[in-house]
Order: sequence, then C-alpha cells, then structure tokens
Amino acid sequence: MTTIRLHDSRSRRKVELAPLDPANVRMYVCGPTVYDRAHLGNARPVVVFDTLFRLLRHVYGADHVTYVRNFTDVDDKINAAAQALKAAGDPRSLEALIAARSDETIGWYHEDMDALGALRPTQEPRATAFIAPMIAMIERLIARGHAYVAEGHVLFDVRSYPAYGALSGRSIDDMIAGARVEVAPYKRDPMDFVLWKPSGADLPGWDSPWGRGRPGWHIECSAMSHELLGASFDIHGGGIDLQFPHHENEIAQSCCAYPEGGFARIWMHNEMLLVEGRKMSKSLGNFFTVRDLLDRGVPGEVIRFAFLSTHYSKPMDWTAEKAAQARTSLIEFAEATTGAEAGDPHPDVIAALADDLNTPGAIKVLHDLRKADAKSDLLASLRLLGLMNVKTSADSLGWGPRTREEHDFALLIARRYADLRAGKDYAAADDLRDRAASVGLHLVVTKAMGGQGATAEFAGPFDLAAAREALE
RNA sequence: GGCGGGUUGGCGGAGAGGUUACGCACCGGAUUGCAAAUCCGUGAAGACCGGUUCGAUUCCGGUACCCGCCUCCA
Repeated sequence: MTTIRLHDSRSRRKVELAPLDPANVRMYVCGPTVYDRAHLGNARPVVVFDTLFRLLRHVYGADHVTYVRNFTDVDDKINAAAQALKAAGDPRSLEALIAARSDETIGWYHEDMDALGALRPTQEPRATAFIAPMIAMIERLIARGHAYVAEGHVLFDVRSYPAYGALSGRSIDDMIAGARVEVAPYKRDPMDFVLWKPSGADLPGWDSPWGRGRPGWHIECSAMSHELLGASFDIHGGGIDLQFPHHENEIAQSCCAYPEGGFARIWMHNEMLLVEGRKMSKSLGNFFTVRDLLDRGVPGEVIRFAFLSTHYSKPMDWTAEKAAQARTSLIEFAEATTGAEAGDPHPDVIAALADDLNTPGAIKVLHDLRKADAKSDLLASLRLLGLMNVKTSADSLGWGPRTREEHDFALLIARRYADLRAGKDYAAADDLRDRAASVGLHLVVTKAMGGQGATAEFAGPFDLAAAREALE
C-alpha cells in the first residue's frame, strides 16, 4: 500500500500517515461561515483538501474515508444580515431569516465549489444542528475544571491547560506581552476565550444551563468533530490563519474534555492566497469571489489547476498570467486525452501526491505522460487530481458561462470554417475567420477529425445578434 | 513587541549534498495554403555574508528584504 507522508504543523515535520483505522480514515476541515459568496481565498483549502480526500480514497478505498467539513451558521455577520432584513420590514422571524440566509449561502457555496471539481465531503454538518453537543462539551469542561461561568458567559481557562500554545508555538505569557488581547473584567486571564455567550432578544439564542445564549466560535468544531469522527481522528485541516487562535482553542477544548482521545493526529495548514502580494481577506477588502471569476469566463478547472500548480504550503499569488498558463496546460491535456479510456493513475503521480501532496511534482509527471503519449494513464492521473472529470474542451475550458444559443452558434461557425478548409476554399475560409475575429470569435484549426477539425473560442465580449448579422 | 513562514533562471514553480525538474516566454531548426498549433533543439537559477564538506542552491549560523498570525478571516 502507498505510504502517505504529510507535513504536520504541530510537530513541524513530515510524518507518515498511519490511520487509526485504515477501514475508516477520518479528516476534519474547517469550512466557511455562511453569510456571503465564497471568495477565492476560501477556495484554496477546498481544493487542497479535496485533492487529499481523493488521494485517500484512492489509497484506502472510496468507502473507507470520512471527510467532514462544517458550515458555520452561528455568526454575528449572519445575524447582522438578518437584522438588516428585519429592519427593512421583512415579516419573517429572525430565526427564519437567518436560516434562509444560511440556506441560500450554502447553495451558492456548493455551486461554486462544484465548479472547481471538488467532491462533496462525506458530511457537512451545520453548527446550529449541534448546539446540544456543544452545551454538553462545555458542561464537561466546567466539570473538569477547565472552564468557568462569569457574567452569563462561559470561558475557557487557558491556564488550566499547560500545553496551550503548542500548536502555534507561542506561550501565554508571550502573547500577553504582545498586548493585543481583548481585556474583559470577567476573564481570569486575558487569553481566556468564550465558550458560550448570552444573547439578547434581538439575537438568536438557545436555552442552556447558563441562560439563553449562543456558542463561541471555536466550540463548534470540537463538538462536531467529536460527534462525527470521535475523540481522536487522523487529519485536521484548514488555512494557516486559523492556526491561532481557532485551532489552538479547538485543541484545548477537545483535549481537556476528552484527554484520553488525543484529538487530531496530524494538523495540516494551507498557506494564503494573495492578490497583488497581499493576503486576500475580508478586512482588507481586496477580495473577489469564485463566482466573479466563473462569470468572467475563467473556468473552474482553470482555477483548480492554477491552485494545484503551487504547493499548498506556499503562499500563492493569483494572477491573470497564472490563469492563462493553467488554461494552456489544460488544453494540451484535454487534446492529449481525446478519446482515451481512463486506466490507472500513474505511480509517479501517486508518489508525488503521497509526498505531502506535491501537486507541482504531480503536474510534472502529467507532462511526462503527455509527451510519452500515455493517454489512459494521463487521463486517470488527471482525474485523480480532480481534473477532466467533466466533458473537456469547450464546456470546461471557456464556454461554460455562455448561453446555449451562443455556444451553438460558435459551433456552427467552427463547423462551417472546417468545411470550407476541407473543400480547400481557402479564400472563403480566411474571410470567415477574419469576420469571426471582428465579432470576438477566434477560429482555430485543430487536429480533431483527421486534421479537418476547427474550434471557436470566445475572445472577450460577444454580441450574438451582431455576430449573426456579420456571419450569416 | 512576540511567534511562524518565505527569498530558485525573463516569469511561474519542485525535488535532491555531487548527475536535465517541469511549465510558460525567448532564441534556432522542422513542419504548415495563411493564422494558430505541433515536433526537435540551445541558452538561462537558487537574496547576501560566513561555516561544515573533497564538493552546497540543498546542512548550520548571521544579515537584509517580503509575507502571515497575535482582531472576523481559508
């Protein structure tokens, strides 16, 4: 069996993945807060851990991997969005408005991540469906002396857990010296964080032993991973920006509630997506959504390939140039696999992925396979990476957001161009090509159909009515 | 201020203490009705300063610069 080695953020070294139960390899990845469209940065961990999920399924069997990714639907930004609707006169209850907003956002998320070729995780729990387990875990933490009640809040006592800070390599005292912690009079230690907080009448809340309130951010992942994966599991993933405090707090909660469990064995963190050299983030306002890109005609497959071309542990700058290169490579692979039946992924591709998900190394092998004309190995290898799973070329490489009519029209013109060339009426063919170019349709000869094929690509804005007039 | 990561050829981007990464672009050649594509080939690197070594871009130390976290974030 293939040995998978992964870089463990906690021990800061590459370790061999030795599943607790090879018949059920378990992975938890922090998912989105569902209040708006996912931005491109949100998509990076989705693609990274989807690739790992695919590798695990390949190695251990598709039915022997459990991948859990949560939806955070308890959040002040969602509350704010719902309150704004209510203030605008929406008659529905706050709870109904929040549920509607979450449902809508989850729908968008699925659409957009599907477009990137990401498989749906085995389970996608919503925080609101796990309030009872969260309350139970908080009670357990209080009972074990790791949490305390103060002014309607329940707080985790970081001093009660000596290993606090181990994941992110910092000490409580160092962090306090940094003096950027929230000061609250009811905290025993400035680093103590909220497990439960009170909700006023204008906020969603659940009854609890500490009154009506809502959970803090971190407890949901601890509670849901425990419910769905157990007290210990194999891999926990997320963006590096979650390493502190989110993951540190998860560890503290889970390990104090269930010290015999040990929680996640391997911690993986993907580096950030940059735009113009800066992290894409909500607070910087430099973000655009996956949907923006898809609507601009960048295929999801191109986005995925661009992500895979940089190792997950390195920051990646999103540029138009990178997208163009990804597209070029994908077109080559699409043409190289035309008509092929998928065989097995090439061992070198597996080996590259098994070495801490070395996707750039895997892409190098793809190029080797293409040059060797190993079609079936290449196709299977591409699919293992989540590429070429849909009909390729036209649909996946640029025509996606076009309407059916535009698509059909482009095919018609390409067909006509190919026919003219086949009839050696080059003057008419060239004329058609020039006129097509003038309305934004790029006609190119392809090797399909014995060298008699042609394809049409949309190059920028396209006006179907004007094109019809010019070409028919 | 504390902690963590990075710096590779024109650009993107890996591995490995000594033998071609790879892709894009460029250049030369082949092929082609024209465009494009394709094929073959050449060249080009590892921030800076020290150390270890027969040999370092690869290990160790330092310097500079960049980025991230410490505040919602993937």
